[in-house]
Amino acid sequence: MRNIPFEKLDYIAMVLKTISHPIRLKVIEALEEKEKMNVQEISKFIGDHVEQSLLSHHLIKMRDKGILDCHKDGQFVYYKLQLREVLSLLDCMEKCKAR
Amino acid sequence: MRNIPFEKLDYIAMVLKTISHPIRLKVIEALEEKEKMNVQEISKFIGDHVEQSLLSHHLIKMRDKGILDCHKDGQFVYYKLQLREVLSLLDCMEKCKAR
DNA sequence: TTTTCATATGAATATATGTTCATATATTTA
DNA sequence: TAAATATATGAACATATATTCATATGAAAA
Repeated sequence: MRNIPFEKLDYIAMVLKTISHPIRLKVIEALEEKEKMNVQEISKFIGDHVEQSLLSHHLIKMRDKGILDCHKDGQFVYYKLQLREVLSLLDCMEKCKAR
Repeated sequence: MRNIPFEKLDYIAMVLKTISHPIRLKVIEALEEKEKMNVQEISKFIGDHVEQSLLSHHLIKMRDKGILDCHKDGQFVYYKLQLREVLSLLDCMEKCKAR
């Protein structure tokens, strides 16, 4: 019996909601590969078919929600995973038989 | 290196999105406790402060997305977990230190 | 010191989502 | 057969989200 307190349920729901988008999941995959990546590297990783500003919006949302962290280095902005627990979510779901 | 195919990313995103709501997470908790529960039992479990039709909408959405399954027995409708993998998602997130 | 590059911002829009309400349907009980 | 119970449905609404576009900012290079 878990009985997860409501506050924690809210937090879990927020995290799940924040990452539940294919582009964002791909970003997480990218940052598992390589600890820090700048936006262009991420863009290249996910396949370069994603509009510059769209990727930016996604990254910033994930950063605002504490999933990612970033710092500027010269002209580049490097992102990294902040909430590394999301990787185990991927583990779970990857194994998932359904579909 | 995972390199999860795009189709699977879409599916994972869909599942995460479908459960990323505190009420829905609570429903999942309920159905871990007891394999089959009718709507009233679920309602009681999650605390009875949730509008009848609101809970119904949530249940049906989760059923439509393959997270839950249900069957009618007389006047009651019993729901159960269909995609049991969501429990391991809860495992992951419950341990999560952040917040 | 102008141009180019990397990234962010913000408005506009379309679409999706959560919630409430009133009502429908099916089943059981009186 | 009428009333009560369990659940679903669907419209209406408010809010959130994803996407695109045009533009801004700041750093580097020419």
